[in-house]
Order: sequence, then structure tokens, then C-alpha cells
Amino acid sequence: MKLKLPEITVYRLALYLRVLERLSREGRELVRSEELARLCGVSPAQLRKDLSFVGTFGVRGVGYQVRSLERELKRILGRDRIWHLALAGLNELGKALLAERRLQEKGFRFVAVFDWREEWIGKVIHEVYVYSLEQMPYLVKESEIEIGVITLAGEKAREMVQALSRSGIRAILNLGPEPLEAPRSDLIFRHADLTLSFDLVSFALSSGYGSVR
Amino acid sequence: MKLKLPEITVYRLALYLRVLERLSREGRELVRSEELARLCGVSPAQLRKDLSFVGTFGVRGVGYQVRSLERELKRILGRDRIWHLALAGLNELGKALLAERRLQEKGFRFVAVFDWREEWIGKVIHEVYVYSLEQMPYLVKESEIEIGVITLAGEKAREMVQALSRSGIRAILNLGPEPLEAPRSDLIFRHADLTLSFDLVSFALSSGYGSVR
DNA sequence: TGCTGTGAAAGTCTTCACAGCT
DNA sequence: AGCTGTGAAGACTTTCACAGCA
Repeated sequence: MKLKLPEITVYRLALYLRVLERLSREGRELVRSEELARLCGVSPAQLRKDLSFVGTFGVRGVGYQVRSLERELKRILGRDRIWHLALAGLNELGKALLAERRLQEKGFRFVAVFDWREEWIGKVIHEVYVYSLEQMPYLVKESEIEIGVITLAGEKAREMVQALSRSGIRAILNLGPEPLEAPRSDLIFRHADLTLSFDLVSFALSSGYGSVR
Repeated sequence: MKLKLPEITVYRLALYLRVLERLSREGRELVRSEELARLCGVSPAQLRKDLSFVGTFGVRGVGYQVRSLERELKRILGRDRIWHLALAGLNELGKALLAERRLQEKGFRFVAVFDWREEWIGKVIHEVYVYSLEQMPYLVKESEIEIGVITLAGEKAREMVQALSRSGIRAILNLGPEPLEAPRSDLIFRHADLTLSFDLVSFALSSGYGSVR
């Protein structure tokens, strides 16, 4: 339970799992570190070292069983269960997340949207009901919502962080364009901004950098 | 022009710029490394070291001029110009990107959508015209499109990579859920998958990890 | 005085290269 | 024979602590 691994390793384990899920769908039974690494854009040594942090899954001289490695990584990443999520504040990116079947399939299930605008409350977006902020504490508890997702920026984003925190949520994923300050240290708090990757591309293009990753 | 800095530093420079843009909007003139670092969730030494890779912008004993640091970082990141983008393949996430005013404001302008489905071709989504794949080589050249954005997965995603590459695009940003193989090494190629950050949160929750970043 | 810029030290991550097993 | 698992070496990144300057 108290597994301590580098954050970058966790990120890559999730990436390996993506590719394993695909190989598994395609019916592959066995994969070697060299191929899986190439598909993920990392070195074989990196892949084997990452796996060695969390267990020993391969067979020497043979490779890895796709299904069993997939199952083990799911367990390690906490992807062997259903998580209940709430979207705090509705915008286009938020709607895209609600519509994303792939997230549902992976066990990330949005069970509520919270918004402050009267005209949205009571509506149903991609099968998820929109509630007012007043209902948040009750619903977080009753629906066992553990992860709050924010796609907004600015003052509204900060209000949502406060509301989620006070409602007893366990984790907040900030997908908006600004870093926000964590309200409490016992709350898991991540910032992942899609739009930053546009800046990385623009830098690469204008600095004469080569291909990245 | 041949600036060689750690990728993680480029990422953080983009993050600093986000916060500077906000401070600038709020009318702040001066900021010290300690405050800017806190707002970005990094250490002051980190921030100063990152900046030292690309120049010297501060005044000792005083701090940084918000506007001039903002301008310098924009120049370094290639954000002092307009970039023309194409969306290759339309889905919910793609529509959300087209609608994202913040990207436009930052100089990332979608000028075309390409799709293989007859029923979409000729439509206009969030003011952007949908073209067929046949028109891609011509339009990439005529409209000076340098960055292709993909939000799809699977076989369609791989087809789009091929089509973009053959049309002479300079960079591809893969926002879909699977890593893809780069078609050529002279093409800038990035994978940034929002859905991976959900796995990181799920790991943090189930491993008893503390707050992250 | 006070905060930046930066060598040097500490810490972390990646790669190497081969032992260990099937 | 062949591929994984892993200590040890090497590369890279972060932090420290203070010189340098307004």
C-alpha cells in the first residue's frame, strides 16, 4: 500500500497499460520488453526497470504475458475498480470528458456535474445530471464521489476547489489552464493542462529542436 | 536559435508564462521569485535556475518586471507569433479545442479541420471549415499550416499521422489516448494524453500517496 | 539591505551490461 | 539460447548557499 515510486515511473506504467490494453484487445498473448518499449517510445531498459519497482512479471528468455501484466498494472494503478467522479463547472472541455466513452470503460465514471448557473441546473448532459453547488456536500457523500475534476480557469476555478474541498472530496484533478493552490495537504491535487503541450510544440518549432520523445 | 534546454525546463517556462499572463492581466508590475514559484508550485531556486538557462531577466534585490519577463518568455517559447493549426479528425475533444478561446488568444489558431466522413465535409464547426483528406496537401501549403493536432485513437489516428506527414506538416501533437509512432525523424512529434492524468490520480488514491506537486 | 544568478553538492533517473533463470 | 531483472555507472536535475549587484 505504501509503495513509493518516482512520479515519472507511475506515468509510464499508465502508458504501458494503455498499450497492453490495445495488444490485449488485438489478441496478443506475449510481448517482449523491446517491442512494448518501442510502442511506448521508451528504451527497453527503462521499461524493465520501471516494472522492477513494482514486481517481477516476466519470464526470462520469453517475455511478458500480455493479459497478466495488464491485470497487474491495473491493480497497481488502482484501475481494478470503479471510481466516481464529479465535474465541477461545465464548459466545452468538460462536456468532451463527459462524452468520452474511453474514460467510462477505464472505470472513471462521472456521476454528477456541479454548476453555479441556474439555467444549467437540472439539465442532463451526456447522461449526467447537473446539480447546484449547495447539493455538493450531500452528493459527494451519498454517491461516494472521490475525484473532482475542474476544467475552468480563474476565480471560478478557485471557488470550485474550495467547494470540493469542503465537501470532503479526496482528490482534485485540475485540467484548466492555470495552476491552482492546493487547499489542504491531505488532498490529492494534480494539474494537467493540455494547452501547455501546445507551447512545447511551439518552442520545438521555433528553437530548431528535433523530434521530441 | 539552437537553444538546448531540458524538456522539463521548457514545460515549466510555459507554466511560468501562464501565471505571468494572469499577473499581467491583474495589473501586477513586479514579482519576486518566491511568489511566482509558489503560484506555480515549484521552488524559488528551481525557478531562478530555469530562467538562468535562457537569460537574465531579474533585478537583484528587487525581482522581475512582470511585463518584460512575460514578453521574453513568449519570445523564447515561440509564442510571439500566430501558429496555424489543423485538426485531423473530428470528435468531442477536437470540438472542445476548436471552441477554446484561450488557445486562439495565445496564438494557436485552427484554420482547418480534416475528416474522412462525407457528412461532415463542408460543415463549419466553431467557425472552422471541415475539408476532405484529399484537400490536405494543398491546404497545408496554402494556409501555411505548421501544426497538426490529432485527438483520435486506433487505426484512424495512424492514418491521420500518415496524411499529415505526407502533406508536409512540421509538427504533430497527439492528444489521443495512445502513443503513436513518429513517421519521420525530422517531424516534431508529441504525445500528451489527458486521460493518463486520471490514472495518476487513481494511483495516488489507492497507494496512499500524499498530495502531488 | 534584499533578492537574483550561479557554481558546487546532493539527489534522482536512465542506461549499461551481465547475472540469473527458463 | 534468449530475454528478464538488477546492481553499478553515468547522466541529468534539483537544491543549497552565497557572491554579486541594485
